[in-house]
Amino acid sequence: MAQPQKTTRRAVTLKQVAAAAGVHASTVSRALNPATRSMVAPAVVARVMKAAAHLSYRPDPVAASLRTGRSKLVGILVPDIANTVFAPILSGASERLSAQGYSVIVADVGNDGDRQLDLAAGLVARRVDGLILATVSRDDPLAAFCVERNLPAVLVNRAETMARLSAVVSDDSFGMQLAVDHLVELGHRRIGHLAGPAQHSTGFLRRRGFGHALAAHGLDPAAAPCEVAAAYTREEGAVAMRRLLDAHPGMTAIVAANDLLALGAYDVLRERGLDCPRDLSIVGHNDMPLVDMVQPPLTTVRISHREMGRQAADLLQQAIEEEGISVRNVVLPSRLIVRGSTAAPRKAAPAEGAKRPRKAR
Amino acid sequence: MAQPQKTTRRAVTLKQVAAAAGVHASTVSRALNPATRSMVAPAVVARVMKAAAHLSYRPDPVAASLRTGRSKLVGILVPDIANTVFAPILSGASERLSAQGYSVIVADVGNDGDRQLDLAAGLVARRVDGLILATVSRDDPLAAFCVERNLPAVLVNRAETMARLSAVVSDDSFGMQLAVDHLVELGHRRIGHLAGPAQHSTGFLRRRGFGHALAAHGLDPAAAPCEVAAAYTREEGAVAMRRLLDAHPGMTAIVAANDLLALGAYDVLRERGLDCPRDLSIVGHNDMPLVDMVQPPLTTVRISHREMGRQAADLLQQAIEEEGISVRNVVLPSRLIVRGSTAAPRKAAPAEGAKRPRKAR
DNA sequence: GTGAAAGCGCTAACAC
DNA sequence: GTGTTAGCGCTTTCAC
Repeated sequence: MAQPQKTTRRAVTLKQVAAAAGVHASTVSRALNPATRSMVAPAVVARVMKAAAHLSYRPDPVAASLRTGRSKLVGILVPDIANTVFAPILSGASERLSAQGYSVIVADVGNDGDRQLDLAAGLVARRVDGLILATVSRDDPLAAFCVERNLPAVLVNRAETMARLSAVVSDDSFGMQLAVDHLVELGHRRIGHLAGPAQHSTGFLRRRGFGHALAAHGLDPAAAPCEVAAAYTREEGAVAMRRLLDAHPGMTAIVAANDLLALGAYDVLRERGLDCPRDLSIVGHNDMPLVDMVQPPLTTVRISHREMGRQAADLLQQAIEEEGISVRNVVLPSRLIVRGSTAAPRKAAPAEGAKRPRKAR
Repeated sequence: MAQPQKTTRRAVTLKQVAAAAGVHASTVSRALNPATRSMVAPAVVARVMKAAAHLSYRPDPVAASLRTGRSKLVGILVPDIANTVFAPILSGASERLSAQGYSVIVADVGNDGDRQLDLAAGLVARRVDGLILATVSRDDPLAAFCVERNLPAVLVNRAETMARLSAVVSDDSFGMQLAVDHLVELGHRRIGHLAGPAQHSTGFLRRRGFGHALAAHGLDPAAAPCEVAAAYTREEGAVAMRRLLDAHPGMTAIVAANDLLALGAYDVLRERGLDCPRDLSIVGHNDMPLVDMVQPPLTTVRISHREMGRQAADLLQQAIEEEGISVRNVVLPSRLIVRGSTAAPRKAAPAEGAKRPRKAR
């Protein structure tokens, strides 16, 4: 067995660089920090830099953190890393953050509020400079936690109702409008909604947006078929879809609050021998990877999650580095991607939607 | 501008707990650390614990880290967080690690070797206790980096050729055997391989496994159609697939080195008006989410990436906590999931390349 | 079994 | 401009 030789720890300290450059440690610290460099004579700066490079000195962020209280560390809380929605958010955020010298601690915190709070507290103990939250419900203890301790934080993907923190979200209402406009244009009148959980802003706002969009076409939102899925999963989507179909056999189209729910709806259609889009048109939301390959290819509202992550990172950086930044809300536009899951309703559509379906665009 | 009121930092220190309990700070430290608790009189321990709980004391990991050199921090390097293969690995690993009190820093490091090394060095500066590497090529500088500084590290998903570090991988060879057995059993003889990049162990070993599997059925590996994709992407899969199809019109089935490549193959089939599985059977590898929903549903070799992550985490924890652990290799079994992309070859299969080549591009 | 003291590597008042 | 000094909050010898 190998010698239990301890991990070789980094050895070069400020002091050693100081000795090599013939100055005091504090001078080295000043010379190496861009913000304080101007306090030091240019000649000395040069000498110090050379010595540091020569010894391949690397500053110790832990020691610096202990001293300053800052850490160049940012925490990102997601409910589920493996969910294809959060991965690009993470990716976009960490791309930006690491370009700015921040490291990212990812916490896969699930949906349990206490656990979330716990992990957040852990990150704070680690002295993260700020938090990006992809987890919050419309009224979230985690948001309150950050507000209370005045910890820089920005919400991404989901917002909370009272806007105490900056957030980057997509335009849920607009997205639903795109979806409904598309279906109405195809000739649909009996349009149902497979809604997301109401405690998330996305579920809530998309449902409301759906109603508004219907009303804009003179359709009655109150009468529209709607079932709420218990979670944003294919399985729960299927469960809600069965209810929806049982209660409203006359529907010719549905708008799902996200792609996973739409795929759950696919499962139910298959299980009942129904054909999409012949018997029922379906619109999703998110444009996750691979939904262009399912059968039929899913018509959906595209959101750039990676861009959301990037913007959230930028907002957070500002919140960290500039004091007293005000709350800001960034709303990203979405757009409709028309594929094969939507078509004109079958001719045989009786009474209700008498209008002749137009040829799709 | 708002009052530049600083973030409320945690206030309760060891000293304060000590004062509250009427003992010295060092005693509190000993009482609170399970490893040293036995040095303190039980009564005192109780008193200290009570005081700590009462003040809701939280130890400062940064200070502890500075003092001890350890951090309860683990770095995970992935080439692409958004890739559906790595997300579950991450998820499984962080599940285990956080259960053991470790926090996870995820670095999305891309494929650039220098950048990888740089970020790894940054993590080491942050005093991570160990690294999980999902990035390595078969001969990787990153692996060398860890070995050199004797930094606990385990490889996941991909292994390096000289096994200097522990690794958790799936049984690539066995997986290919499952795929080939299945196709041969269906009656295929002219089976091609859409290979992954040879610098990754997966690409290399699956290709070799493919050859062995062929040989086991009396087929000549050297004569088998094979094209290597430049990367594990749908696009590169398509590129390689076009070459494969052009060069070997007589094939009746292909085994792809992973699902993304298989989906690229789907794209090419569609573009050429070919039908899967009627004209060509396709087998993937990984069983990514949603490949059961594409058309046709993909027959593939299932790997539990989440489990890989979990086991890598366990191995790493051992490497960190027990000195002189030897290199260990965990090979996870895979299994074939038969879906709709494989079927018996068409009866009419004529000699070599007699089949009418369809419109090539 | 407990207290005293030193110090991890750095930064920021404060001197000069 | 640069050196001196004093910690950040913790752990760990070393005394007793």
